[in-house]
Order: sequence, then structure tokens, then C-alpha cells
Amino acid sequence: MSIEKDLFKLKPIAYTTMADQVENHLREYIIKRSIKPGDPIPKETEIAQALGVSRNVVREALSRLRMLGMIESRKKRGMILTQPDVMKGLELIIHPTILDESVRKQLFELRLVLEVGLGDLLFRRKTEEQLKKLDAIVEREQKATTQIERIRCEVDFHSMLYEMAGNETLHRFQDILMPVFEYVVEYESKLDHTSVGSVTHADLVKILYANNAEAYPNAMRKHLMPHLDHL
Amino acid sequence: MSIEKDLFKLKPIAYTTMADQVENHLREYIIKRSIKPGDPIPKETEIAQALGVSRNVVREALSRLRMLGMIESRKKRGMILTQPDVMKGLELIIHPTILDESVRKQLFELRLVLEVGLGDLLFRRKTEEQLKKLDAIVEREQKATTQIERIRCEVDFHSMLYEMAGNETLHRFQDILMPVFEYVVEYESKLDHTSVGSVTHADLVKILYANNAEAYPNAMRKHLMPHLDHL
DNA sequence: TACCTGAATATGTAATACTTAATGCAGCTG
DNA sequence: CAGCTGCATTAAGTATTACATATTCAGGTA
Repeated sequence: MSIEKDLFKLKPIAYTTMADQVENHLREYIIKRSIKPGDPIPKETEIAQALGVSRNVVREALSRLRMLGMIESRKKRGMILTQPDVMKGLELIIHPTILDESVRKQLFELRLVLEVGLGDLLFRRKTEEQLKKLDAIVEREQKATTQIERIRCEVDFHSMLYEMAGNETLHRFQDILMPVFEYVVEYESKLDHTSVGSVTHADLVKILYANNAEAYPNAMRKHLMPHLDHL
Repeated sequence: MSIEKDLFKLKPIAYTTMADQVENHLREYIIKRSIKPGDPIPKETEIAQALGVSRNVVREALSRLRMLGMIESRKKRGMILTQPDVMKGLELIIHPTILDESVRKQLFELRLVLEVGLGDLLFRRKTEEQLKKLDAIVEREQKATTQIERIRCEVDFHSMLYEMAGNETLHRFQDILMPVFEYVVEYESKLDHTSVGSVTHADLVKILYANNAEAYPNAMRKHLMPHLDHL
């Protein structure tokens, strides 16, 4: 008998609660009926009755969807579907201190990958005005006297690149990941002495001005080389 | 009086429920006390009493955190913090049909950016075995007779690249975004006649074998050029 | 010692009642 | 008739209570 018991001990992980099931039901409901943002969804009581569960459980499921920005609710009007922010879910989880070391490292790698690949978006969408801003940041950096100020410029420069890429989702992605980047940069700075890549910010700006899309990826690679070498 | 009314009409959006507040309280609690995965968190009743709300509200908040994989609960042991999957939140939201056109487009751009920038991870981590698999895919593709089969190979090839990058988070990211990519590819294929970039999969494999990290980004850019031109 | 049993405990679910905000309708007033 | 007032209605938010279920632990028995 103890043997049988052991066999069953492998299973019980797959336990799903009523709230989980209701949540999935609602997802399917939304997808199958191709409900669009602005459209109403059934009342809490209706859902509860239809699925044969307590209103309590339904509220838990709805609460989750609301957190993700998939639905909104008004006191009498009921609940309506909304266009969710795709990056909302990421934002809710990412906090440097609760992520373990290896995940932080992976996210940082992700950043390096993004910046090297960013070129084509930049060249298609950059504006004169944005290039001027980059110039200003580079200038500020060269005049900087403190380490703090230099790091600020570093962050501003790379943030500006994401903005220039003209992709709202990507920009938001970077914004969410920023705290993680800072965390890693601080960590790395303790290892070696802030070694700088052979390509500077000024060099990168020059390439952008020159419309040299071919040169960009490898220039950025060289700029980021100190980080890449940590991989 | 109607003027005053208009002034106030701008405000009422900022409504937060008890569940929202409890959720935030719990987040702070976890962060401030730097609770680590495996550590227990207070019982539902304790939280409810401490914050002066009903257990119901607490459960809604906990339910949300559980969905994101931040906590797990066992019948008696109480609830413990777990290492969340950073990409879980994304997975919960992303479904091609509920994302609007512009967001899908932005995610697809994100993919292009990633693949161009992927080089340095690939060259540092690729194994002989993985390269052989790429060879096999290319061979399969060349023998393919149907369009369906060719598309399968296309997907397999690019998926394999992400796998080779040896970054679990990135790989998962790609996995989640896949349905969106397929959606866009299908859309594009209606526009022009599946124009192929001047660099083939076989060319890319050759570069990987040759350990030519400098050549990779621009080769991939050329490979993806048909997509890039849609930007 | 090994096994069974039952109490204690914390989460999961249900049911009910009340509060609050928004909406609409009906009726009143000018 | 127009416009305002106020009441009824509706649906979400919150609270309370009770019970089900599973897990842990301690204590008793062979």
C-alpha cells in the first residue's frame, strides 16, 4: 500500500482551483466570441450561475483579469473588455530584488541583444530633433565631473535610443527592465574598473548622422564589448 | 455650477479598490522584508485582520499574486513565496486576436531586432550538436515541396537560433511571441509574394560555422530585409 | 518501533447581506 | 412643455459566517 501511495505522490501538483478554471473559461469566452475592447461581458452573478460556482470565485478570476488590464468595471454598467497593455504583466513581476541572480543576468543579456539589433528601427525613424538631443547628452557627458553624472548620461543616452526607435512596446519594455539594468551595472562596476568600449557614444551618434546602417550593429557591439565579455 | 462640474469630471478615474491596496501592501511587504523564495508569508486571516479588511478582499489580492507565480499555497502550510517566471505575465496577456494591429506590428519589430542582435550570444554558446541540427533543418527545407513544409522549416530554423542563444528567458520570450509572429507572417504573405532575402538560412549557418561574429548582424539583416522593408 | 487515529489548522468554496455608485424613469414644478 | 428632483433599480465592492478539504502533528496502541 505504501507503494501505491508513492505513485500518487507524483501527481497532486496539478491541482487547479475553481478560480483558475473560471479564469480560463473567461479567457476562452473572450477569444471564441472575439469580443472587442469596449464590449460588455456578463455580470458577476450571471457568470457565477452559468458556471455553477459562487460569486466569490468569479470575483477572484475577474480580479486577475482586471489586474492585467484586460477588463474594467463600473459600478452599474457592468464590466467591459479593454485593450490590455502587453507589458503590464512584466511590470507587475519585475523587481530586481525578487528576481534571482541568473534571471537578472538573462534580462541584461536581452538588453545587449536589443541594442545591437536596434539599428534598422533607428535609421528608419530618427528625426533631426532627436539626434540633437543625443548630441546634447554626449556633450553633457564629456563635461561631467562626477561618476554619478556620467552614469546618468549613460542611462539617458541608451534610453534615448529606445525612444528613437519609435516602437512604443519596445520603449516600455526597456523602461520596465531599467531597474534590472542598473542593478547589473552596479554589480559589474565592482568587478572591473568601468572599462569602456573602444566605440564611444560620440562615435555612435556619428554613425547615425551618416545614415550608415551597415556600420551600426558592429559599432554597438564594440561599444558594449565590456559587458559582452562578462557573458 | 456646470463649470465646476466640468472641472471635477477630470478626476474620478483614480479609483482604487481595497483589493488593489492590499495587493500593493503585500508587494511592499515582500520587498521591504526581502522575503526570499520558500519563505512563508502571513496567513490570510492575519493579513485581513492586520489591514482591517475582509478575508475576501485579501484573497483577491493573493489570487492575483498566485496567478503571476509569485506565491504558492498549500492547504495547511500556508503560503510561500516562489521564484516567479518573469515571462508569465506576458504569456497571460498575449493572444494575437485580442491584441490590436499596431501592437502586433510592434511585437514583430521586436522580433526582428532580437534576431539581428542575437549574434554574440550564439557565437559564445553554440555547440557542434546544435549546428548539426541547423544543418538538418536547412536540408529539410531544401527538399520541401509544399509551402506548409517550408513555413515549418522557417519557424524551426529561427526557433533553433533562440535555443542556441542559451538564454532561457529569451527563449521563453520567443516562445510566447511565436503566435504573434505567425499571425504577421501570414498577413505579410498576402501582400507580396513571399520575397526571400538575399541571404539564405544556409548562408547564416555557414557564418556560424566560420565563427564570424562580425558578419552575423548584417547577414541577418539582409536575410530579414523583406520584413524590414515593411516597417 | 511502526502504524493508525483524530485533533488542529489554513486554504478553498458557498451563501447571504449590506454598501455604494451609476443609471433611468417618473413625477413634480415653473 | 422643459427641466429639475428624487426615488427605485441595478451591479460591483465589501463584510460575515459557515463549512469542506487537505495537511500536519501528536498521542495512543499493538
